[in-house]
Amino acid sequence: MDNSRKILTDRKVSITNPRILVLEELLGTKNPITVDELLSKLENKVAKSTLYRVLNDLKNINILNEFSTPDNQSVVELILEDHTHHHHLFCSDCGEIIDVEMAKEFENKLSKEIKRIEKEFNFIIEDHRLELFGKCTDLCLNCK
Amino acid sequence: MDNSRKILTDRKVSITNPRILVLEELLGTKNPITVDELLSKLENKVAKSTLYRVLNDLKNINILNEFSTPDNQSVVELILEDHTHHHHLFCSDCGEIIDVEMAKEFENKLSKEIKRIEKEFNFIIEDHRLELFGKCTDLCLNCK
DNA sequence: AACAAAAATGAGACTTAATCTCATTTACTG
DNA sequence: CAGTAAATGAGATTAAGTCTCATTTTTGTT
Ligand SMILES: [Mn+2]
Ligand SMILES: [Mn+2]
Ligand SMILES: [Zn+2]
Ligand SMILES: [Zn+2]
Repeated sequence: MDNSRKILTDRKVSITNPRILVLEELLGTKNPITVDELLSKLENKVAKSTLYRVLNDLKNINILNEFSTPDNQSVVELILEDHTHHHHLFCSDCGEIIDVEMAKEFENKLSKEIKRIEKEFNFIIEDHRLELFGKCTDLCLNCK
Repeated sequence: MDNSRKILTDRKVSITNPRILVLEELLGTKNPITVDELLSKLENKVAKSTLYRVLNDLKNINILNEFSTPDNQSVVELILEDHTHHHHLFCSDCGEIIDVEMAKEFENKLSKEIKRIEKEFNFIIEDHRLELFGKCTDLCLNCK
């Protein structure tokens, strides 16, 4: 049984063609992908309404992370077991989005600071997101 | 000369009624405000198309920060001289958005970690954004 | 394998935040 | 107080995302 089917059965979600196609696509891209790109890659294979429904299904079983680019393009990425907590780096030249793991020590400091803020504002903080904006240098393949 | 007029003249932007009205509204709210809220507060005073144009003008003179809520509502806030670098805390119960200043020491650690990442990914990082998601506790006026 | 019930899909209508157009109004300059 | 450039209002337009509903697919049961 191949990867995408297993992902679905493991989570007791029925196996359908659109779900497999979307999963294959997401498994096939190393970096996060915009929903727009996903739409055009699956054009004529999965209906737009179905794509959005499938993405929603994947969110419901907690294997899809969704966020936005600085210019509000919707972006998705699979989060499977091997995909640990990380953040994102956005290039404003080529639009590339890169997964970034911060140093363990830094994440510890962040956790502590978050605890402080929970007290200061009487909040329960459940999640955080750190986004880095900039430009890749001349080594970037996309930017040339 | 009142505050909002001064903001415009200082930046060599012509003084118009819509610009003054939008600025007054933004100056009058302590926390960031959704564009939707702004629209309804200025209903019948500023046309929708004009509101978006004015917000764009304010961005161009670098006194407006725009970001999105976790559910993709567009949010704006003035950033004047007194408004230092900070981050945001979102309550998923009442929708409140709160300005948060992280401890100086933490921001220093973050800067260092960012420098490390610049090298690792051969990037020039120009900006960052840290968002905290959670719930305000029973002390929250909005949540009751 | 055939069947029935439940679930998912495709096609396209619909919603709505944001942008665009263009005729009219307003702001600045001398 | 012109004359010119800039800004505005009203409404059309665009497009990401949602919704509807008739048809198809999946899955569990004989
Ligand atoms: Mn990622
Ligand atoms: Mn703020
Ligand atoms: Zn780049
Ligand atoms: Zn709250």
